[in-house]
Amino acid sequence: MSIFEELEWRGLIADCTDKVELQKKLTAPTVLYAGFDPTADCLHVGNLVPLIALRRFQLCGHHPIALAGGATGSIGDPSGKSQERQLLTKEVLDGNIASVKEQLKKLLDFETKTNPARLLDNATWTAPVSFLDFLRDIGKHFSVNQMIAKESVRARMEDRETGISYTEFSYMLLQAFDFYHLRKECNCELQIGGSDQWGNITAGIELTRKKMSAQVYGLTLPLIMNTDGTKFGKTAAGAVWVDAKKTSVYRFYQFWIRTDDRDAVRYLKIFTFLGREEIAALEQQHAEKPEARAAHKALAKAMTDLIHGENATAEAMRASEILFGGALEGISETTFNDIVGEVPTKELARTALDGAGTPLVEALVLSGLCPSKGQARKDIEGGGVNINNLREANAQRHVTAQDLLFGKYLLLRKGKRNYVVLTVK
RNA sequence: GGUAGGUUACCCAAGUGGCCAACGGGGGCAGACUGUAAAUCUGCUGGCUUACGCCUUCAAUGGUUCGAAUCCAUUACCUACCA
Repeated sequence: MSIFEELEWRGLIADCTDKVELQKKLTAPTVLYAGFDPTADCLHVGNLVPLIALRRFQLCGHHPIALAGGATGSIGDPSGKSQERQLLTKEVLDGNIASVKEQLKKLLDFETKTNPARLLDNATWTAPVSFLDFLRDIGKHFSVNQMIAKESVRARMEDRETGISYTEFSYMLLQAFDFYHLRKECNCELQIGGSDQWGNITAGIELTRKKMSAQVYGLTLPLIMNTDGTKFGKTAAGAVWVDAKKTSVYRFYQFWIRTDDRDAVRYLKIFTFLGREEIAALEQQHAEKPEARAAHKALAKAMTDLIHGENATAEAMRASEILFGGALEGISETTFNDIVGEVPTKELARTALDGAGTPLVEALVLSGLCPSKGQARKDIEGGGVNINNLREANAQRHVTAQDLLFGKYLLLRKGKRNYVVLTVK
């Protein structure tokens, strides 16, 4: 199966230029790139798709380039807060690129001899160009008439409330310049990106053709949406990051486990490297016995393996089994210790448990499970709070030393899946 | 620069002197049912309080009034029309 057919099967092709020619081009190793904005020092699951797609190309023998938008990122989206943008100094951007590179190493192979991945920063070739030169050499090739016809621009121009700034209007020129530059310097012939990038990609294709009479190609990936219409990758706690310091391995694993039934198989295709047969088998199991959630588990395991490694995944799985497996009775301290490392943990002074102890409501606020005592009380009265996996409906309840597991842990839960361990110091 | 209109909780949005911590919808959280699902139903959704109740909120500041989200003045921001 060719890379193109594989992407098609996985539902990863939203649009592409000259399908026939592109497929022909991809029969031989090709250099391709995808860009990302280094606006944060960390990747989240939302911007994983193009990078995983790069990996798929790499596995098929192509040469991937991950392009950090050191230049484009510094311009960014002007509708955001101006302070925010100024804070993204060169140092910050460089720092972000450096830390993101570490994360990219998990996705792309930078070491292989045949077709190593590369990480480039468009600031290196954009920053030295003077405004005047840019206008003469690049701007000259763009027709404003065509630019305002692009969907991204037109939408903003029709939205009179927001409008579009000159800076943002120019964004596509910078991205087009990247593509042209990469074609010239690295013989890069394909750009992939999210479907919102279509206009920017075609701008680059046209610029390359005009400047060097070279044909390059574009391919866009669909914007991933949950079936229920919500944005993929967002939870109540915010984005799901690939850095374990920002999103614990357990939470990362849980994020995938909790995928909507209707999305599970689709996400297996989009995100994992599982083959056609494996996914077909999982799809069948999922259809026959959805409550077993075989597809969810495979998805969660594959993704956690990919990002955090198998050992960490095993621990997250063990913690999940314990927490959702039922009663804590008969659990060994060693096993429980596994959980402690996975779920959020807060410390509690031992003296707070002396005598009458601490009101449960306070413990809930301290743990971060409830935003206020009032809310904590309502949650308890609503039956949403468990101590050591046993429901506690009494809002007057105090927690004391007697509630401790193994003399030092207190397992609090709000709702079905929000756990916090309080550790006594 | 002129004129008119607007700014209410996470978002949308009612409220035009006391019955307003503020209708309704969305979102969110929790419960029942389940499979850590979907759909459905129920409760909650400013803070403190066991409770009676108290406190802080309707862009900001000052004022009128026994009493202000509501009236007046000033300021800031947004929108529309005009220049």
